[in-house]
Amino acid sequence: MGERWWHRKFRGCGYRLTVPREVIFTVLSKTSKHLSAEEIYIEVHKTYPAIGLTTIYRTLELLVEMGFILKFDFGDKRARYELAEGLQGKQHHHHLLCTDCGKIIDYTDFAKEEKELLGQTEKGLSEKFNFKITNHLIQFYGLCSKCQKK
Amino acid sequence: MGERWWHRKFRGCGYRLTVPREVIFTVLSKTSKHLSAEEIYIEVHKTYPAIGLTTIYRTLELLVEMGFILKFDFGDKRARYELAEGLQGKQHHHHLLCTDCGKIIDYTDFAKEEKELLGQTEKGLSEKFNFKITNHLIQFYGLCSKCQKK
DNA sequence: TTTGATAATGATAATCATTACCAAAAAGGT
DNA sequence: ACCTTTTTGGTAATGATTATCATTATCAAA
Ligand SMILES: [Mn+2]
Ligand SMILES: [Mn+2]
Ligand SMILES: [Zn+2]
Ligand SMILES: [Zn+2]
Repeated sequence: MGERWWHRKFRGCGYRLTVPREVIFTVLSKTSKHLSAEEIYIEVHKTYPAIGLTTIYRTLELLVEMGFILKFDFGDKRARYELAEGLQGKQHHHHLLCTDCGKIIDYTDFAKEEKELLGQTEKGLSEKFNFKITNHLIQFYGLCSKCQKK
Repeated sequence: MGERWWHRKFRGCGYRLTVPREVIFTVLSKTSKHLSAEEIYIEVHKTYPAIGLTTIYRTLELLVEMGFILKFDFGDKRARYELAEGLQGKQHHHHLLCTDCGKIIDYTDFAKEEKELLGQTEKGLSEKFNFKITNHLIQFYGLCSKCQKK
């Protein structure tokens, strides 16, 4: 696990490299799911039972701040996290959420058309409202194939 | 205040018409802000100090369910509500959120281009993932004009 | 290597928005 | 006015996230 690539950025920001940070980052790196703090805690706990939930929260906040991971709210009352774009070949994407079973689908396919419209819209909004846009959130809600049959 | 138009729908659903419901609905009808449950409580409390916060929550839930109001999460840890589209000339719109001061801007201007892309995207996603899309959430984050100067 | 200043951790308590409970009050048909 | 059913409002409970703070780990310097 001794990868150096992100250790450097870490040290560069004056942060110490610790076991919990290494472990939590690794968990996020190896899943394609959108894990909550507690789910990460449970996973981490299997191998490192000494690491506490508080540390999970603190580390997640740090990783978000450093741009390693993204924090999402999918409406289920808890924050969920996933690796940021650029890492592990992750691409910028949006989400499709099943309001029945909670399934989350990543999609990047329509990024082309979307990106164009987004650019246009952001430009228009920036001008009209003198607003400096830095980020956007796009989510579609509905029923997944399984839940449509119920 | 004796408007009958929404009273009818209310009764039609088997719900009783009560003072709290009338008052809370009226508050939402008369503001263009995106109020939280507590803010609504405070407003209501000025004229009807006997109405409790629990009733505010319950009534808001009911109004959402009946389609009179919409519930939003703007990332400030509390739900915010506004009159649904169609009522009081409200149009379907999205939001521009200042991450510094919390300012919320409604915009409907770019609805045309957006609507087109949304339709396309929703269609594509529906087909590709066999997902029945019923709703969407689009928000832009950034700095408002005032906060850019700080 | 040891040391020492400082950052990080983890157990616990505190927050705070939202819900659950339940006895009392209000609504509306008779 | 009466009766049945809803609705209400005070209070306690919930549950995710944060704050506290004594203890431990990190890492640059000696
Ligand atoms: Mn994702
Ligand atoms: Mn709005
Ligand atoms: Zn589903
Ligand atoms: Zn601002």
